Amino acid sequence: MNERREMTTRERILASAAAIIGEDGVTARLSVRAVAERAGVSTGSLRHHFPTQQELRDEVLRRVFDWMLPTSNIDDSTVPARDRLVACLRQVLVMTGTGPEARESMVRIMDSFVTAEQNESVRAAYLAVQSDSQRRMEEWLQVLAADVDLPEDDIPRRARFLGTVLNGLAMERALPTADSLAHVETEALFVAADAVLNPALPS
Amino acid sequence: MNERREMTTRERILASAAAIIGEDGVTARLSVRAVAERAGVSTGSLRHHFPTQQELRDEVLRRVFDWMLPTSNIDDSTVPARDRLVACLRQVLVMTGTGPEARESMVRIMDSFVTAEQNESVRAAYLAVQSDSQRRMEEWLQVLAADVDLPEDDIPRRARFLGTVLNGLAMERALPTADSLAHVETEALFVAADAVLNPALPS
DNA sequence: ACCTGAACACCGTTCAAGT
DNA sequence: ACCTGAACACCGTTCAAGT
Repeated sequence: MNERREMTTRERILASAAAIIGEDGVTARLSVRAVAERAGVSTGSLRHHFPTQQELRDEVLRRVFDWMLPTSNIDDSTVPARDRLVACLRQVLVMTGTGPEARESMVRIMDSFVTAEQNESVRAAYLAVQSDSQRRMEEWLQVLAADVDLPEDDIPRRARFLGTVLNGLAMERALPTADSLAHVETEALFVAADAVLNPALPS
Repeated sequence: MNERREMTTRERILASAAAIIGEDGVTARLSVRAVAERAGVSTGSLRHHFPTQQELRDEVLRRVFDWMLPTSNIDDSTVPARDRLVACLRQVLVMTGTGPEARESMVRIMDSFVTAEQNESVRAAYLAVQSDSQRRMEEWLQVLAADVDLPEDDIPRRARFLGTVLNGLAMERALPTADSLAHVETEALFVAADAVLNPALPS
């Protein structure tokens, strides 16, 4: 709505792209001509603001993620445990960014820990990060255990699993994506949260 | 090699498509005209055998995967469903290898899909691989649904989640590791399998 | 600097026409 | 049934030209 007045051309283009996604759903094609026509600008002008179509997609995606940013409070027992956990996990993912930023994050991780010579110091560096995030997730589960009645001694295993899921999602943020990444990611986080918060999960 | 003689048109088309992938790598574009020209047939003839380009890509990919992955016995109902699923997931992981081999796999994926210029063809190539493995996992869950009573319409979501977990595990194979990666990995696979095979998993 | 719109080189699909 | 090739409706990108 009101994509034409009192906005810069750039914003009008972004608003139109977002509107198309909003209407046609996540499978929207987001073609140059469709976006340009809707924004009331020429294809050339669109290209001037977004040199490639990918850059337009990245920016739209970045805003969508920013828009659904969480204010996570693990202690707030007025919201369901799974929602609190998902919010916390999402905040971890915020650090990896989206689009080009996510790819840079991943390349940096690769350079530091995979391509680099596998000596004791890089190993130690990675394990420090790893065990820190592991500890943090265990703390979250500990807090939630009050509401959900988790078996205490299974918390490390469940936290470890969450770490694996987050690694998978970070990787998928760097890889090429169907435009439905935000949706897919949210679903994965909820499936993981439900799995991990299920008291009856077999061991 | 010998794509022109003693083969049906259909096989010649598939061979040409496979040859293009073999030469240009998985990011090859596989356009109608390129495949048709190489196979020595018209675009119309190609369409006659493969009504859509997607069907051609799917068939080529299916053969490639079948060739490099023996199917484990998902049908063997004498073993528990979760064990069968874990066995299948493990077979996917076999492809990424371990140790230096796993690091090379990951670097190759990064080069092809993350570091590479993000254009339509690398995106399409990744999505083709992605959707093929997605389809494969949906098939597994479909088979297991007979024993575990899964809600049919939730299978895609669950399969997608398994994909994310496998991505996370593949990444962890490349990263430095604490001690028994095998142990941690097995636990993650079972948690994922139990989550996904739980009929009561909230949606 | 910002914008236009034609032009270019692609793409997948359709279809009347041949054998 | 199998095959041809032109035609159609797209796509993303480039660029000389305007303001």
